[in-house]
Amino acid sequence: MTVTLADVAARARVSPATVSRVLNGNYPVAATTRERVLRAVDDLDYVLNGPASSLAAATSDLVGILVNDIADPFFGIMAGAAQSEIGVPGDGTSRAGGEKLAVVCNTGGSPERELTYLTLLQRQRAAAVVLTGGALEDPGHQAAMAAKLGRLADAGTRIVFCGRPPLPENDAVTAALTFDNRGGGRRLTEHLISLGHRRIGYVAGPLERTTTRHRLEGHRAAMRAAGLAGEGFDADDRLTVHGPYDRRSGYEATLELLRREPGVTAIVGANDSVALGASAAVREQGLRIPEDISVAGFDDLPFSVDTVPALTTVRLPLYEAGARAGRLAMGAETPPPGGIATIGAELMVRGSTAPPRGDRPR
Amino acid sequence: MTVTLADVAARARVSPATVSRVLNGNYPVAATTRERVLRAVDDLDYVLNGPASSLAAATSDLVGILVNDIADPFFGIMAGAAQSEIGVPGDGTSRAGGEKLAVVCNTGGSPERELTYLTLLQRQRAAAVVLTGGALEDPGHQAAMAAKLGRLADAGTRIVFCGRPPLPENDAVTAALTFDNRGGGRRLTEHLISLGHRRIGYVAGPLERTTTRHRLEGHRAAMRAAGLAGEGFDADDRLTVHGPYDRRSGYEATLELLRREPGVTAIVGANDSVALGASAAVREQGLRIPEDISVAGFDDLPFSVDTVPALTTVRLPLYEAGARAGRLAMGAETPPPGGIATIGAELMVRGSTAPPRGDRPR
DNA sequence: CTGTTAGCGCATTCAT
DNA sequence: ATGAATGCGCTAACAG
Repeated sequence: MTVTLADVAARARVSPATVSRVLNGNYPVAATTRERVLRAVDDLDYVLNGPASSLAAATSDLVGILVNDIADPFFGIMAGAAQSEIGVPGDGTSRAGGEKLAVVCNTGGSPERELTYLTLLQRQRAAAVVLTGGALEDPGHQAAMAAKLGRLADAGTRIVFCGRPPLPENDAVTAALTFDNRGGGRRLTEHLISLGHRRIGYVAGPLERTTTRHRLEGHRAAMRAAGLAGEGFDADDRLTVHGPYDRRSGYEATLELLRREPGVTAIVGANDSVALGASAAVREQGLRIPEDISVAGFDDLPFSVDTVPALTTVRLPLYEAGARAGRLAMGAETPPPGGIATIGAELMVRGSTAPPRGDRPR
Repeated sequence: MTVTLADVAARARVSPATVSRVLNGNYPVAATTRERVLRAVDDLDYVLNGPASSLAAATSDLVGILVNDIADPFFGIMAGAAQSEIGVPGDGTSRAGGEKLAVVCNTGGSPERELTYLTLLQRQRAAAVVLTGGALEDPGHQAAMAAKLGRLADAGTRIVFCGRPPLPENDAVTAALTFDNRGGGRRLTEHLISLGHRRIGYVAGPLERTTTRHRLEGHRAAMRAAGLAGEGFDADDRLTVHGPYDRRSGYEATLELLRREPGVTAIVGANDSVALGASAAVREQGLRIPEDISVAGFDDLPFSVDTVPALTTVRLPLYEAGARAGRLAMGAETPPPGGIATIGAELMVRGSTAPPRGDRPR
């Protein structure tokens, strides 16, 4: 029923071994024989049996890309970039083997699903795995991840982080590309402070995520440096609300912040989507942006330049980072020294931030 | 080195077959034996060899989800929904087999990559394939797709369309969920006409895509019904500009439309991102929305409610459609009669559309 | 309910 | 440069 390599061999009047060598192209074969084999492949519409091939070779051409939220362009941009470096040179023909199948897996931010996906990829003997975005800081989960990644690495799977800080003492990871979330967060808040803002609300991401913590730490460092943060934890906490990285969280948290402290003159969102929701809430309260309240985000997603007013934010080179992660996963680029590279974050000042009321230059 | 099923069998003092039965759970096994086997699995950190298993069983647990642009939430939402129905019940343990690996593949809208991905999935003996979003209308590509899908179906792969019209006379497709793009486009333009608009610019998607054509046909049908379209092709064409489904296209096309016909009072974007770019261009020309120009989009992506003013658009139930496609791919839902279901599109009237200047009720 | 047997389709020695 | 033979790790009959 289904055509096998042996069928191709018979039609090309060569041995199965020769067909295999032609398809994998990693062995000298006479040009004329190769032609004959390829014609037989086309004639028979033969498609290599991946499982059989992987079993025999003990490796597969699958590369997994894990993302926390596939509906968020933050991840989509990185995953797309990585995939374009990894997969499918794409002449559509692809009779031969050798192409990698780059494939994205959506964990939804759930640690269990993250581990499960890794197990599934391990089961497939994946050639490489790229983990994007922040990690959960729960010690139990971190230990489980380290163990799982170690086993993957032992089995020959290359492991690359993209936008995720390296695991402590884990040499399983081929390379870790990490964003300067702390520095970006600090510069953003410094910008607001330099405009004259003193009471700044912060809509943070979910608890126990590295991204959340680092961005918040940057914010607080700037506040503290300006003498604007209380000594205790409480003082900081009063103007901080945590929630998911989506517009709704920004919307609701902003209403809450405005209730807690009607005197806030600026709201910082953990990312651009949060900032968008925050903007909606601000306006719904009859306040203008930036005249009454400044709003800022993080990531500089494509839509941010088109909001009204355009959103002040911190730009992360998501596409470049994803592409580099893809090349690292392919072994097409040598890892940075120590396996770790920090990717810079650039402050983008736009129309959504301005000096607070009564504080403007005249 | 690597632990195999035989190792587990030895440790649990049963036969390999029994271990296999425990892991696949599709055969009666004594509870006590099962316990013993599972303990051995845990003790040894055993992970099933996917390729070997797939080879022996002649099926794999891979499900592919093809998207045109992974950075676009339109696809991210559908893919995420499908994935959540398909994969990873996710207790993190997953010692057993049986879980499907739902995996998304980004074609970037390229027909070659679409075919290549299908070949790669065919090579993996994928259990199912979900194709999302509009299709290319090029006859050559359509024929190639029909042939490829036919071969996949023959090999037992279930095929589901989500947001894509069915192929003519192709019974390879298990089910086709298609959006009412034409109806949505028509109702949107009817809304503008009812407000009093007469000169309406249209920023369409890329040529030769079903989605582009259907939405545009809806628009033109409404125009024609109101006696607002010229007889020839030219008249329609003058106020239509084609481009990719992104903000930049919306921005540039709008500048072009404004140049061609300064008297336009409304701009319709092929999707929300295009409409966002169009809004930016309108504002940059010193025009207000909706007082001077109305703007409308399509899809109702999450950000659309937060734009200023909120975007009038057409809502597509992307999550629900994706989830249903996922269930169909799993065989967990019976296909609609004839294998085809049309999913409704709902007009969402918001602040970005209003009567044209000098035409408002007073 | 459990063990035994025989491939699944291919890559890779080793010959030639 | 090509062919023949072996086994990758597992599932699916078939017995018992």
